[in-house]
Amino acid sequence: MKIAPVPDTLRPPRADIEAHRYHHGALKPALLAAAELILKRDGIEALSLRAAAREAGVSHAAPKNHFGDLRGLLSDLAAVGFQRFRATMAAEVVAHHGTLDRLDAIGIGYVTFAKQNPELFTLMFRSERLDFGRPTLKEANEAAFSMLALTAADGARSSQPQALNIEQAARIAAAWSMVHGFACLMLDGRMRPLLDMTTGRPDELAIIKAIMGRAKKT
Amino acid sequence: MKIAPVPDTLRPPRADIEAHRYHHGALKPALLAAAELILKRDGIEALSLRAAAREAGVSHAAPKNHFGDLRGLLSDLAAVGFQRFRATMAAEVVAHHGTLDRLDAIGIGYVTFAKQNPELFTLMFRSERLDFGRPTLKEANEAAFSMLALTAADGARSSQPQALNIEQAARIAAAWSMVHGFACLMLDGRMRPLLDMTTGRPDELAIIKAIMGRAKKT
DNA sequence: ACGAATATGTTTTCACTGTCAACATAAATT
DNA sequence: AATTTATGTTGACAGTGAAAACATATTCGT
Repeated sequence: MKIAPVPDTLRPPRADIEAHRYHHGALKPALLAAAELILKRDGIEALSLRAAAREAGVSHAAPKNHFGDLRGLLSDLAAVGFQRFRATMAAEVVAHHGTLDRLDAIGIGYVTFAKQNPELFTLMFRSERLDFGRPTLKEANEAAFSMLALTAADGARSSQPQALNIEQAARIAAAWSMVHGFACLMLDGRMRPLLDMTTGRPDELAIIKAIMGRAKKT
Repeated sequence: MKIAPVPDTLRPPRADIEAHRYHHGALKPALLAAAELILKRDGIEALSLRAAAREAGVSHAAPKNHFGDLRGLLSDLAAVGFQRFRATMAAEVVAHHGTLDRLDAIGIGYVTFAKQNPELFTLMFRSERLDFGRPTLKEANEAAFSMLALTAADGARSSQPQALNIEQAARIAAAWSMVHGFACLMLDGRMRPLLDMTTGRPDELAIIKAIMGRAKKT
């Protein structure tokens, strides 16, 4: 007697066979992972739609379904970066709770993330290649910076947040700029000469912490 | 009687005829000008070897003779930027001589250049697309930053410049980072929300000057 | 002044890319 | 069960960087 064949749909994936199923199942995260791998391994120059598709083992046009175009892929990858960025800053705030100003802890988280994810950090600020109108990126970006903004504005002690005087604005801009600029210059290798000519050969984090300490004495 | 024809070499270029001479004569600067035009008009995404050749009215492979590859073109264009960058900072130092700290004047020049040449400034720090080993870029880059470094180190008052303590290094890094980060965030449009919620609607230069003033009170 | 070497542009070709259209297959919905 | 929708594939096209082969000017040695 004949046994009805099990439809492919119900047949569980068999890793031993490694059969190429027509539908991947979770291609979007797989493509994002592939993209991040390429970004780290080969640099942003080599990160293309086709390269990500190759790395994930799918056809060259498959990414279009999930990201539309290259800008979409880069934007979603940057969104992953902003989520991780936010998590890193939040973790530093918790770690230094009570022992450090919240704003200083965020600054340390800022630079720590940049050092741990240099390629991703770089991508996140290559805005000419990103679409901040894209919901995923827009939300992740705002979530990350709202943390910073709220903390900085908290220092301004203003009940209505839409009114800052120039002194307060300058304070916020200076703090953010310093941390962001430090991260950029560090990733560009421009801090190295300075570190090398400093006694004790400190690393970048030591400098950032020294800067924070210096500011607190004021 | 026959008159010997004037050789093309001696014949002056005739603008009225606009004849396409096989040899352009000054193609390299023409290509750099074309490249800067494209950069400003269409953005860095659209700046390609072929686009620059088109804009200059020569064949698509002509730029290779002068720049080797795209990286070479971008590097030489960035070198032009660094020269202009240095000139802008120097001009601000002269303009505020006596009325402002030299380091503060340089900072204002830094941001002023970024605001006046946003696309160029951006290119100058897209280091993954540049070759800082290229002599033109290397020299222009070092000339620009030696100015900043000498001024900053001057504040350290050290007779042998290769020995800084961490306090001095932190001071230099903080000043440079702040100005650089401010320029980057400004060009990314990330300062705008802050400016808009500040009374008097200051522009970026006003904020930078406020920051400088704040620092001097210390 | 002349010929050879060199510098400067052009044309052709190739591999790679993003993007699109047409199609195939699986999944979801009704 | 049939239809619609979501997900991948294949094939095509134009644009790009790069290299090779070639053409034409310029420079330089004699």
